[in-house]
Amino acid sequence: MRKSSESLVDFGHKLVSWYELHKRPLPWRETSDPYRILVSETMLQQTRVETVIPYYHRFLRRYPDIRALAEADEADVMKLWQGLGYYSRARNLQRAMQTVVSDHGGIIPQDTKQVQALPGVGPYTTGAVMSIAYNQPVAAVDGNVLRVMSRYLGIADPIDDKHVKADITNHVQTAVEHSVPKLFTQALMELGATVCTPRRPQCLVCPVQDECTARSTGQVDELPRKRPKKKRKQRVIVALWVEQNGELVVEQRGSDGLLAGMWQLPHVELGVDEATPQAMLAAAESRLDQLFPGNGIKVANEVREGTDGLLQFAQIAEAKHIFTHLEWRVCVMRPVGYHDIKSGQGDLQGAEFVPIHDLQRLVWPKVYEKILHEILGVDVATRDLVTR
DNA sequence: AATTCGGGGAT
DNA sequence: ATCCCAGAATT
Repeated sequence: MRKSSESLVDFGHKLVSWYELHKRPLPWRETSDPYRILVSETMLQQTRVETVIPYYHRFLRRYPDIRALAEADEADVMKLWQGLGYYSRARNLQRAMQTVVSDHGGIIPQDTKQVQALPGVGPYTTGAVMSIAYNQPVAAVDGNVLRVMSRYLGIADPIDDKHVKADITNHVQTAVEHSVPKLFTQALMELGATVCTPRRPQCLVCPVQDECTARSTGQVDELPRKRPKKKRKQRVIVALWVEQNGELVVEQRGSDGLLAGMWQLPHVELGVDEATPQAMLAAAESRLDQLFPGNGIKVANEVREGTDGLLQFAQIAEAKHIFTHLEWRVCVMRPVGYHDIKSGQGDLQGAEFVPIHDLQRLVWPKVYEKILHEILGVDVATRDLVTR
């Protein structure tokens, strides 16, 4: 369904009038600082407002301006991002601010192409920064906007489709050009967040209900349409708990991919169908033997073996963790009766003993937050020690 | 175009 | 369980 340019102008005016009466008081609406706008938009990518708010305050208290973030230690930035997810956002945001300092005189550029060239800044965030921070007419199309516009325009094709997104972007661009960009962009998203919601939209209080195509054709509950998504893979993580003299063996993940650079227990990853109890014990023993090759653990007097000749382990914790495209069942195994594992140790393959009291200095995925809290009673989300 | 990146809240 | 959130980068 097409809408004329004139009707889109009217659409914008109605949204802005509604917005000024009904907008929620949000922290990033109290500032016009482009840096703060960019921080909020980065945190808000695929993340709910309520989740972001405490992170937003902590982050800006620590890094109140561009230069502070640009000059910060990356591990400190990551620690402040811990728990928020999509961690490449944090690294990209810091790199972006370093670029702003080195290439743009310490000021976030007002040029659309220069903004979108910053790492971690895509089409949506570009539109958001240009319109909200600089009041420039650049369309910002996020999930809210796709939903609102697919209903308003009556678009039945899946919003995942590139052409649909381009079509919607064109309509939004026309509207923002004839409105007050900083208000229109937020108004459109606010409508999606509070009125034109995914389920049970509040059409009766919608400021554009009379012009909404889906409303007139009774399709509100069927739009937007999306392509079906494939189901998650399941993995079993057999993780090792090796604690000695108040220290724990931990390791850092690689610099690419899932949970890049974060810390974890040494482990073996198994497919869910191959994770039989015997296979899990064998995996644990194998990984332990890699960390402490040959000498150590198997010949120690205190080690007990099961009747099958395999090393005995006790499962001391289990946690399920669901990612968007992956599901982990993490089983933490402690070798039974080991003795003096640190002496005669060989190559730990990058793993290391870290004092329990220092664990909270490291950056941990949520699932290990849960595990460490369960086993040790420490809260590694912050730098405060809880109980023991 | 499809996949990979976290985590949580609502239903 | 399923959806989806103020998406971007990679393949």
